[in-house]
Amino acid sequence: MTTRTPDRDKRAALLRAARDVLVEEGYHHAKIDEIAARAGVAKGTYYLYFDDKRAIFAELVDGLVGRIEAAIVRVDETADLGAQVRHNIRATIAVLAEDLALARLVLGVTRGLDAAFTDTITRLHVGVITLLSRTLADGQTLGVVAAGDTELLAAFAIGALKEAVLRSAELGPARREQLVTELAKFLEEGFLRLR
Amino acid sequence: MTTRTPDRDKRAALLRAARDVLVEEGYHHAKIDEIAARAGVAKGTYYLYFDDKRAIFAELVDGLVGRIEAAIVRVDETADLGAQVRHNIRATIAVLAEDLALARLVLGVTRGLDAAFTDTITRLHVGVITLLSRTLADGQTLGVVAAGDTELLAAFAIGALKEAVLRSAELGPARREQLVTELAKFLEEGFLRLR
Amino acid sequence: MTTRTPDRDKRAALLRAARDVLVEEGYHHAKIDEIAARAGVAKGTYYLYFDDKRAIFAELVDGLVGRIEAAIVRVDETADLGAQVRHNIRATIAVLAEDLALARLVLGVTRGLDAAFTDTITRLHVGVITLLSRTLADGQTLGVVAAGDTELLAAFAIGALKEAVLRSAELGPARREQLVTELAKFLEEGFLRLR
Amino acid sequence: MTTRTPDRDKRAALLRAARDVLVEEGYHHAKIDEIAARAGVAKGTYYLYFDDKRAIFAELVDGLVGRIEAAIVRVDETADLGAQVRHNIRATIAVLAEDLALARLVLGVTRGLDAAFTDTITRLHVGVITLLSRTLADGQTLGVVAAGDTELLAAFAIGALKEAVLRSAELGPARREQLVTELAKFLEEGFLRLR
DNA sequence: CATGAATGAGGGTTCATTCAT
DNA sequence: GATGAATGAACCCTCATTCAT
Repeated sequence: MTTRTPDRDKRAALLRAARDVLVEEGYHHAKIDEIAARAGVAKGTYYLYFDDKRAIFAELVDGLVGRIEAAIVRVDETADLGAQVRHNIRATIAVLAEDLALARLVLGVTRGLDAAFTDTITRLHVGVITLLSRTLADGQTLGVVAAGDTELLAAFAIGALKEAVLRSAELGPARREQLVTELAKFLEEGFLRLR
Repeated sequence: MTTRTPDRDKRAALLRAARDVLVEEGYHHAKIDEIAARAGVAKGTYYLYFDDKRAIFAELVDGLVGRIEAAIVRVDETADLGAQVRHNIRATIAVLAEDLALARLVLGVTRGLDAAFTDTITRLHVGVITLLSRTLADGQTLGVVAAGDTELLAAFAIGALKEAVLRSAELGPARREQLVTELAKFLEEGFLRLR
Repeated sequence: MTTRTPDRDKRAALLRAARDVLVEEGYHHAKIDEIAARAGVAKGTYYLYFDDKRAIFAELVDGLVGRIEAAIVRVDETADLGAQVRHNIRATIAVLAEDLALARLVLGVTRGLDAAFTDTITRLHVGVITLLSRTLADGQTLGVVAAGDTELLAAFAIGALKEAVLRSAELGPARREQLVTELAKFLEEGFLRLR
Repeated sequence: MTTRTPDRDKRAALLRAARDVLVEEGYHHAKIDEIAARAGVAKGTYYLYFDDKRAIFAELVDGLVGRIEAAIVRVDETADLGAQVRHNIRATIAVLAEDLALARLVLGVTRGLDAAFTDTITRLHVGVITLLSRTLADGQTLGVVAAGDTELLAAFAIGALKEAVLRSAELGPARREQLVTELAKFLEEGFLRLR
């Protein structure tokens, strides 16, 4: 090799540092200077690995989404559906729990504070909701999902999960399993017993 | 005695202008200059009515919360509980629908983009969740709420509502009623039918 | 008056400071900070009076061009033509001599160093050459200008004047009059005596 | 013994690339990165052949000057003087026409935009003017140049030529010959006919 | 009360230059 | 010699806040 090797480590270090700074300060108060410093590189080095400030945030978001996508299974209608639902909830929560602070950052950013992110984040949400919405439509055909507007149902499910994670002080195994159980139960039977 | 003092008008004009600018630009791109200009006052005048940039945003949030609080009824256990639940959902959605853009702004801002708001917004959420959580605990005593962690259940309910509103393209009367109906049904029986 | 008066003086001070800094440092090394400091105002104040860095330079150029335009007379064919030519040369040189350093800055900038200025400066040159070119064409009709490509002749005349000014160590009255005399003579009879 | 060393090739490639980039972007927007890339070498390699950014520009200027110097003949007073003058004008223009874009870049840069070049360029101009000025003084002794300040006359001649080349859209053979003819005529008899 | 000119800290981004490999 | 990753000084511009009038 004739030159210093391209440093995959540095990229990773920057991502890690960015996660920390972003979580601690929020996007607008996060300074490239600070990210670089924590990654142990000079400010200019940041720009060797990322085009601009927004890019590293987008990558963190994409990473989280990708990990969730990788973790959930496509529903197999011939197998135990309840188990699969619980598995997907569990898997999603597990991914979020891996880095709760980042999860909160990503889940908590929607439209409103910065037009720059509306795109990234909206795409994320629309994607997830659309995906789930279709799955629910399939479920209705199979008779395992109640009648109703699937987009709305998808929003209910996602919103319930998001808010629960967002409000969790921590997501250790016990808490996680509780969340899985209660959410699964909630999706199956609600919690109001008015009759 | 004079009629309405000019003050109240200017304050109101600033709030209205702020709402517009905030909705259009997001908090970080909203400029005091722009808010003042749209309110028809000088920039310095803003600071006669609000301490700083954050203050007007906080007031918008508080206003929304207050309107929701005013709209919902304390549950009367001797009356029709289902009707009251549906009423409260309906009333909440009605308030949010009054200014959907502002509602989305407020609902969509959680932690993450700006530490400055974490406080305001967190207080809001904690307040709502705590309130609902207590109500649910009461409900459990009355036997109208299923067993379970009431904070979690409260988060589920709030999250479902929030996400649904956040994703609604519009909230005309029809859509609103559909949301009320489906959410009420969802809270009562979930939507998964796995057995 | 209810507010601090808009400060025409500050604008003038900035222009003066910019002239100095530009002359001393050249456009690319001129710092807004420095211009503001010399004008005795804060950096931000600069942007109250000028849109960006380039704007103040453009204004200096425009000012010089305007002063030249104001100084030269439209040729009156019924009067003494030689006197008018000498007057226009003299007037132009007088304007340039008023601020020789600025004149050099402006005359010395053509294309090449910064695309941002190509426009401003090219427009200036094209304007002057076109104007002179037309005057020369009129002159040919009157029989006071030799046959030939008028654009080329205009470029010769302008170039001769520019280069002479650009190379002048100083332009005191004596030197100025010498320049006028010699240039007028040059335009009338050249300087090569080959026959 | 090897053939041309690789060095010479790289140096030449860098010079060629620099010319292109400089002409296209102007000095301040020309990036070493771009020059190196177009030359097909690494950025660091640039610094093996040139001390800094300015150096390659200086070399381009020197090259142009050298080619002009090589092209013009020392005046031989015993031969046809008019022919020699026309030859020198023709030869100079031919060199400039070889690379009109570079010629414009060099001719168009004087003082003003960047102090860094004032030296290089001033030296160039002073050199040329001094040389021509002496030649003109000789010419006065021989009686072939009119009386007058030779430095001024030299500036007139150089300026006329410079401006004409600077404004030429192209310098094909026909245009070139026209320029030679008209400039020679201009130097011999001016163009104003006021009597 | 009202104004809006003035302030200046703050930060994203660029790019010439260096130097370990 | 050649490379290109790393550096960090430099600088323009924004905008919340202040305060003299």
